[in-house]
Amino acid sequence: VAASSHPRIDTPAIRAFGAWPAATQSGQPRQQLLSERERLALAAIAKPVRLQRGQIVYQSGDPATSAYVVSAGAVKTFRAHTNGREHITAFLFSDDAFGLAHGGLYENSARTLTPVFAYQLPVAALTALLRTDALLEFHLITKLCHELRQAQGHAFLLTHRHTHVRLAAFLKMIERQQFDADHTAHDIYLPMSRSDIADYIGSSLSAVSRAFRSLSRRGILGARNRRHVNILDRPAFEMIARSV
Amino acid sequence: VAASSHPRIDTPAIRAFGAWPAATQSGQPRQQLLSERERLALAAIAKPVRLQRGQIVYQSGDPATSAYVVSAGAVKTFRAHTNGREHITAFLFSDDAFGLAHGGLYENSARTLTPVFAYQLPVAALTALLRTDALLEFHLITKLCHELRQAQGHAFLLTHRHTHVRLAAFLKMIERQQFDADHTAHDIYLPMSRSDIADYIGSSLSAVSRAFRSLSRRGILGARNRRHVNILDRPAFEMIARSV
DNA sequence: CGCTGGCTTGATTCTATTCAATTTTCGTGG
DNA sequence: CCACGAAAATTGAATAGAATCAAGCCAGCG
Repeated sequence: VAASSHPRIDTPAIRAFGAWPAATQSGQPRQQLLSERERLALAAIAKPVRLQRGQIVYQSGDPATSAYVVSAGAVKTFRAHTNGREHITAFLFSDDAFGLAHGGLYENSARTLTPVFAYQLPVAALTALLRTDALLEFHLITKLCHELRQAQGHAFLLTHRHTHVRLAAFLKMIERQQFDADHTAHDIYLPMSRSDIADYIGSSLSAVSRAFRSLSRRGILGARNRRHVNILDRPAFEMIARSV
Repeated sequence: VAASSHPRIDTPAIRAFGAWPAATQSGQPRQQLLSERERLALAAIAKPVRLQRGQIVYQSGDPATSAYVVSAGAVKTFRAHTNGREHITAFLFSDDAFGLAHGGLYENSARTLTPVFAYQLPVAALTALLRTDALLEFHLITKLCHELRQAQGHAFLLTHRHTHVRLAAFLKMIERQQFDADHTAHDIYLPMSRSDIADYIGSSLSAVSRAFRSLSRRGILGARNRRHVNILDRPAFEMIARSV
C-alpha cells in the first residue's frame, strides 16, 4: 500500500496492463495510468462514497448518472437470467472502473461484496472533462482495452467443458489481480461466495463445490478456510488452468 | 449503402450504439461516430488493404503494429484452445474495429471470412493522432464501450446450457448487426461456417447442426440455403433467444 | 448454545460430447 | 457443362459430465 510509485493520496486511481508498450515504463505489470494532475482533475468532479457490504450500487436499466472507480473493496456486476439465476459479468477491485451504460441506461447491476470505498463520477462532468483532456482520455482507452481483454478472457474461460478447469482459470485470474495489488500476500482471498463463483464461471453451485473438493483432494489446492485458499501444487495447477 | 447521413467516401468509418444518449442524435441505432474531419484525419494515416477470403490478417503473439477498421466484408478473431480447437472471440463487419493488443502483442488471431476491404492504422501514427485529438478519442471510447458490451453479451450467451438457446441468441446478434447495416434485407446471411458458429457459441459442430435442425423442424427457422436463414416464427424465436 | 444461511454431498436425469459413418455442397479441371 | 474429389455438414449410437433435486453439514453469529 505504501511503496507505490505514486504516494497514496485521496484521488481516483486506475490501473491496467497497457495495450501497447508503455512509453513511460515497459514490462511493468498493471501500472497506475493516471498522473497526479489527472487524478486531481478527476477528484475535482468525483464524490467519494462509502458503501457497506452487500449494498446495491445501481440496478440494470436505471438511468446511468455516474461511473465509479473502486478505491478499496470488491464489487460484482451482474445481470439476471430469465430462469432467475444471476450471471456475473465481472468482479471489480481497487483501481478498477465500472458503470458501463448503453443508451444512457446501466447495462448491468452492481453490488458490493465487501465494504467499499469508491469515487462516483457524474457522467455529465466526466464527459465534459474528457472532451478537453486528450491524455486522460488516452489512459481511459488503455483501461477500456484492458477490460475488453478481461471480458474476452471471461468468455474464453466459459467455453471449457470441465468445471475444475474453469475454476482453476478463475482462481488464476483472482490471484493475478491480488498479486498486482499486493506482492507480499501469498494466499488467495475470495471475497465472493461459492454461489458468486458459480455464477461467474457458469456452473452450478454444486459443481463448484465439487471442483474445489476435487482440487484439494488431489493436493493441488489448500484452504485456510473457505475464503482463503492457496496453491499447493503449482505445476499441476498451471497445467489445469492453462487448459484455458 | 447510398442514403447514409454521411456520403459514402473512401475513409474509415466506425459505428456503435452510444453508451450515453448521443448529444447529436438520440434513439438512433448504431450511428456513425466519426465526423468528416475525423475520418479524413484517420484516412491520412490509414493504408487501404484488400484481403481475399480466408486470409490470416495477423497471428496471436505477433507484434501489434496496426489496428484495423473493416469497410466491407467479414472477419473473425480467435485464439486456440490447448485441445486444438479454436475459440472465436468476435465476428467483425463493416465499420467495426479490431486489432486488440496486450503489451504490444496481438491478443487474438484474425482471419477473413469473405473478401475484405479494410483500413490498416499503424499504432504509432494512431496513438500520436489520438494524443492530439480529444474528440476522436471520445468517439473511440464510445466504440470500445460498445465492443465491451458485445464481449459481455458473448460471455452471457455462453452460460446457457442448451445449444439451441445459444444458437438463437447468436442469430439474433447477427440479425441485429445486419439490420443496422441494411434495413431492407430480411433474411439473415451467415458468412461463417457451422464450425465457426460452434467455436463462437462454445458447442460442438454436431450440436450446432442439431440445433439448426431442431429450430427448423419446429417451424421457427427457414433456410434458403445453409448461409441464408430467416425467422419464420418470430414470437417463438424471441422466446428462445430471450432466454438470453 | 442454538439458529440461520452458506456450503457440501448423494442419487438421478438429461443433454451435449465424442466417435464414426454418410450425405451434401462446392470448387476445379476435364 | 458435367464429373470428380475434398471439405463441410448431417446424422446415429454410446458415453460422460453436469444440472437438478433433496438431504444433511458446518461456520459464524446472536
